[in-house]
Amino acid sequence: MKLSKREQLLQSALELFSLFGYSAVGVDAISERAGITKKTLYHHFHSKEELILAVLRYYDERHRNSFMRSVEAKSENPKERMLAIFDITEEWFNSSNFSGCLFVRAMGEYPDEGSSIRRVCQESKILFQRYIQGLAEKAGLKNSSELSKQLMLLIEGAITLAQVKNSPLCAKNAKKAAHVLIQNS
Amino acid sequence: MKLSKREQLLQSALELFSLFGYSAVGVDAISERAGITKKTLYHHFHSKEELILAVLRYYDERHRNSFMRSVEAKSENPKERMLAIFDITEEWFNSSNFSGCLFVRAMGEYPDEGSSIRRVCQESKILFQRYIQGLAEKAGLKNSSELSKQLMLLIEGAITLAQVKNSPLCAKNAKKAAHVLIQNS
DNA sequence: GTTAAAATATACTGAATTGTATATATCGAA
DNA sequence: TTCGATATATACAATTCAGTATATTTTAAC
Repeated sequence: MKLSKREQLLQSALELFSLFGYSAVGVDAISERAGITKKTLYHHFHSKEELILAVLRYYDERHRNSFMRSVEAKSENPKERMLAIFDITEEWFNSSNFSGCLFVRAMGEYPDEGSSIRRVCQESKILFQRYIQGLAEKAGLKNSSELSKQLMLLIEGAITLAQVKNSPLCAKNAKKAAHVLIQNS
Repeated sequence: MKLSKREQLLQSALELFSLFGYSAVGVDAISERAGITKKTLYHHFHSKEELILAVLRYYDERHRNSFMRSVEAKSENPKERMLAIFDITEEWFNSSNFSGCLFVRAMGEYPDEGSSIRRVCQESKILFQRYIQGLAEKAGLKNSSELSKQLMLLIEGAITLAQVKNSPLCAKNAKKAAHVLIQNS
């Protein structure tokens, strides 16, 4: 099935932003990569910022959903699923297109206090934390809120350090730490 | 004591990069803020990239040193110092000029594989991890290497989430998790 | 098949940005 | 005092980039 022009643009933009950063990539480069005229790009997205936002939303949905599906394919048990999160994280780190968290990178480039980019980024992190908390509740763990926030710390730290040190093994260490935290909760 | 021109430039650049990001800030803005001619700027730094590198090195030394001094002022005991790290981290989050990790943000904007920016960033993280590992060894903990890496995960995660969610309290959660990990090691 | 929307091709505007050029002034040290 | 390095003031060159303009063609629904 063929992608719509809009989706082709989103995908090309996603690839380029991921490779080079947001301000480093011009709209000309995006439209060229997509094989779509700049005029058409501006027909779908009224500004570069709007395009960036759309890319983040597009990526958020797809990535988080596929992530959760992968986790759920690993086990039926909620507690095991909590640990499986770190296995999937490691797979993500090992994928060729891993380049850190696209949301955090966007916020780093556009740190404006009330910016929409910040909101989208916050929203994505909140949704993921809720997912972990849901698993913790199903696992019958009492302080699910605190625990899920702590696991988030490990995951975010692993993302950063995997990017900086170029070492996907961070995920393994995070998993070990998570195991201890879960046992103690 | 008066700062050298070079240092004035570094400081102005640091403030602006921290507020707006790297590519969003032009050399004109930096020289203007420092009250120093652009020609003079280019006398001290041969390119913008060189300036960014110098800013990162300048910041790295000052920030990491002042951080460690603050930690050491909190306690004499190595194990207590390991926990004090998270208190100082929280103070950092609460400071008005906190805007995430400047190294990670730089790497996000200039993700080039072999770039000097990446090297400086890696170096800084490694030095900090060694500091934690040193404390863990002095505290007589056996698996100091693994533990220090796990504490790094918590710290980096806290930095990211404090920035994203605008909530310095992340540090408190990280400290609790750190406490559990230290106890279990 | 007609028609309106969507897409192309291509050129252009205006602003911003990195880095340089030139001519002049300040200032510390030999 | 003089000389060389550092700094200023200001203008300029060369690109790059976001976004627009115009005229033409394709597509898809009615």
